Amino acid sequence: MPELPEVETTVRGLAAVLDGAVLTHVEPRRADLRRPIPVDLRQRLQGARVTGLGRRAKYGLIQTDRGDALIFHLGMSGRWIIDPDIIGKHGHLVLKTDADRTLVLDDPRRFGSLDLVRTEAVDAFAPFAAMGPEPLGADFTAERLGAALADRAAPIKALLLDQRVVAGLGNIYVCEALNMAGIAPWRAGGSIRQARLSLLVGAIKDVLAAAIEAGGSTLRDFAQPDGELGYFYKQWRVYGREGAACSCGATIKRRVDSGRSTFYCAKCQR
DNA sequence: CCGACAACCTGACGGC
DNA sequence: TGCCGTCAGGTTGTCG
Repeated sequence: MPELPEVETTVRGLAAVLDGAVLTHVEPRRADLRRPIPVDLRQRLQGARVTGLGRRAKYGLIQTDRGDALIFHLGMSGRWIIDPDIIGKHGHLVLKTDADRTLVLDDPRRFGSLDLVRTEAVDAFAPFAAMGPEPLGADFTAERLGAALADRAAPIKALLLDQRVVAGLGNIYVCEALNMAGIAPWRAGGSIRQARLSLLVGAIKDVLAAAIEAGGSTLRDFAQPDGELGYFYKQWRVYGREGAACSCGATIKRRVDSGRSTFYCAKCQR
């Protein structure tokens, strides 16, 4: 589920419960997700105070007063549940706070990850080191995107999913942004002119901001005892809408590239 | 260097 | 009801 807006929404929801709290109980419930969970996780986090939360691309960061950052990735199926009635069989990390709140990282497919990094070494954390700009950041511009795409023959969709080009886009928002900008997903990245790239950059920022806003509207759900997150924002123009009508009247199509579905309107996107 | 593809997992859903 | 195939929002390593 989680792309950048879902991670941002999650981090905001976690902040409401965790920021400033002391972690009175830290309990990893298995040794690995996608890769091993740090063996000293409990030792380094239990008793620490959370000093802040953040996000980089699709990763969330929980900072502590001991100088550690717990970096989580939700993979395909991960989510944080607040104050659950029961901890399910896929609840892989349990945190409790001095305000008697419980947080559970639940991830059935276990494509997610947990890492513990010293705060000063976060930028050197391997997944971050080669990342491109944050799509919502001021330094993600048409000029910078154009430089990254210059002479690239690969399809624009594949390039936008490459975290080195821009960090945090996933399949849904790439499909949506390409539709908004009127660009066919299979166009060679280097063939797209600057004016069109400006539209694309604007579309990326707009769709992400709108999704975060929609997630924000369900933040109260995040904190409810049932713990269900406010994911599943489904105001998509093309994603998941194969066979439905585009706003132009044409039929939305689906194709598969490198094993992943692409949704598009052949009339609007060229 | 580049791009296609498999692998990592479980769960949900549709067809029979 | 149950079995089977298909699909899922991500990342990483391998191979050509």
